[in-house]
Amino acid sequence: MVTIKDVAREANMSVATVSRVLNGSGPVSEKTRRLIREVAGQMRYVPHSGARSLITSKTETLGVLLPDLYGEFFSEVIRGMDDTAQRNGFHLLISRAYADRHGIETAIRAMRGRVDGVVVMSPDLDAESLLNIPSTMPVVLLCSVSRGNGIDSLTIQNCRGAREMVGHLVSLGHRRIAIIKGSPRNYDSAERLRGYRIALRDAGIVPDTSLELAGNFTEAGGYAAAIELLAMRVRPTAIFAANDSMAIGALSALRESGVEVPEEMAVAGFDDIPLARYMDPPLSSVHVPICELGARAVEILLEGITQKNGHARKRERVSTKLVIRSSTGRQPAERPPPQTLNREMASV
Amino acid sequence: MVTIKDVAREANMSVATVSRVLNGSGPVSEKTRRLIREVAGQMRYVPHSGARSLITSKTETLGVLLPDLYGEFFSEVIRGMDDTAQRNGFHLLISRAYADRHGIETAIRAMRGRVDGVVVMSPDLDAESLLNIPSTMPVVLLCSVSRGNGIDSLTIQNCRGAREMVGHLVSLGHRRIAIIKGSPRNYDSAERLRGYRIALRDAGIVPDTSLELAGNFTEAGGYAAAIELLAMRVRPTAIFAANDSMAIGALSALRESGVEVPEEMAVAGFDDIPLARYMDPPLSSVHVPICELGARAVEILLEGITQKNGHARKRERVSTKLVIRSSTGRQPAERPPPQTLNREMASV
DNA sequence: GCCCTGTATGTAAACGATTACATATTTCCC
DNA sequence: GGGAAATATGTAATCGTTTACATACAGGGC
Repeated sequence: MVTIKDVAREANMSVATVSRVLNGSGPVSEKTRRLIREVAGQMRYVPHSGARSLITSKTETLGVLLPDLYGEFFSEVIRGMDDTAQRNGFHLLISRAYADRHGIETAIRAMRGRVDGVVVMSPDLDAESLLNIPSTMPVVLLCSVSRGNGIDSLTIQNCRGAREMVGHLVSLGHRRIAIIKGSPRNYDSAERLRGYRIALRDAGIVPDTSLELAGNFTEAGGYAAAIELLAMRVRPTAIFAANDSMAIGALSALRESGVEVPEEMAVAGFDDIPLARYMDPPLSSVHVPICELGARAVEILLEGITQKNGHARKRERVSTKLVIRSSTGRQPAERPPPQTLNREMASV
Repeated sequence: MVTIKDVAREANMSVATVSRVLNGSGPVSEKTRRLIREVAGQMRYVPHSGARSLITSKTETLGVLLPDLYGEFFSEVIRGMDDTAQRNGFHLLISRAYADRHGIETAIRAMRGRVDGVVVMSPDLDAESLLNIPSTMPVVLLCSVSRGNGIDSLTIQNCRGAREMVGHLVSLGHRRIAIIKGSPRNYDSAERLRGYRIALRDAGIVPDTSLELAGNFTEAGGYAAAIELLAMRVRPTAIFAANDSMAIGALSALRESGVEVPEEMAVAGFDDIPLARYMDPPLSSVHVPICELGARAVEILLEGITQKNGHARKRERVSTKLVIRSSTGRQPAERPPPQTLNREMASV
């Protein structure tokens, strides 16, 4: 590999001058500039970023720690992150890690010296466990919060979103509204449940804990919960699932039992995954702007990196949007024109 | 930040000894070993990977260059890569880049000194343009090949997959089979078209270029192409779309025109995206093992990195699998049990 | 007691860049 | 023309590691 020394020797200049030309720092005569550019180009010299970051102590790379995510969420959040990172001249070092305390700490250690900061997504973590994240570098928590130490965090407006959706069900006349909860110990899950309860309270509906069913964010979980609901003496008239996967599972169960949706039972989800609009009937959901979530996380992290001095601890939320389709009630059939059915699925 | 020097000073030892303890290299007395371990732990010392890789000239990081992919493909291919990379102690540096010559070269340059090798996915590139990728480090081409220089490549068995699917249509009695082609200048697209033609030739069907419609891998493209097919004097009886998105677009067009699928028109896609089984009717497709694609790409790259000496140039394909559902003909209704409808969509 | 061998440790030179400081050269004003 | 100021270039320290080589000390065979 050709180094800056090789270029210097070839051009009969010192490494300092070569460095100055290549970085546009310091004064260099026009003649030398041209010469060195020429030689460097000829020799196909490419600066060694590792060496550079050792001395500048900037890697221009951001670490991203993600749990084992599937599908759309993963790709969209990374898209948002990468866009923002690239626009600021940063790279992304991505690592999937077990979302437990040890996994995260190990992963962060492994990143020391390779990144300038990390976005950590650990939805299944207790706020407790995050207290001691080694704060040797800027960290932004995604979809969870940490109390105590001043770690920035960015979350979804889970509570508000859930509240709006349940409020919508109420406005349609529903009084017995069940919820299929998400994974226990999950931040998003807890917040969505909270929103559900607030909405009921707002409507003056007395809470009925038998309508709060356990779930785990999977279709199978939604299916099982729906079966359970159908077996109740007095069935609810609406189901709010804490995410779309469970709502889809519930829809399967209802269809198999011959229950009409939304006539006999309204169903709503959360996330607005692409599949939602393809369900039969199309699923009402709470839209989460995933791409923006990633983008904003990186923005916050970059702020933390550049203004490392006075940087007030941040806690932000990205806002959600209600998407009402037919699974919650009579709606003008949303029949998307094919041009916008879904974004291009590249190549394969 | 605490460095190895700090640890050495604190433990009253030389940096060399500290390094030996931490890396388990060279002989160290049991007493010193314990002492240094203790001190390092106490001081929360974490080695600086950047500095280490400067001297060892190993970064233990792999670059991944991807075009602007959406959804499942993106996440699955990265999952496969990350699994394999982690199992071998490597990290992933991911970058989305314009898939043109300049974009790729720039991105690869930017990675010099940060990675030990790169996986480049550039389906829309001419083989031509890839000839001059700076071979300063090991490269594996994903979903495209380069002739001439010895760059490893891993592709999908596009041709065989297409041939099998079209063969299946033939076996159902179809003789007028249309194809909606993928993006022009795309490798996968070209190979799938080739498979289609071979299958027709195998069946002794005279080719009819009016049945080869332009497409671009989008739903809108599939929709438009289907409209065109419906307007033909003699309609085909089956449509093979070069990917599922276009097949889905075509299904919309057919439904709007009141054409029965599969009775009046059979439809098949390629890729087997998760949506495929949710279509009405469920879409027959050619399954692509995306995760394995990523995993194998990393394996090949790692081989290229470790055995940099005698390393025969590799050209591999991952094999596809025919998935027949009802869009191509009477099938026992595939009604997946809810447990396996779809993989868990984590959290959000 | 001497030499040899082996074990334990230290010293210092890399790796490939950036940059403060020093030095050489030019410009230009009076 | 002399010196200050500005411009152009070079020297060498530095970042945080690893590692070849040197050194010190112990034990063992004679």
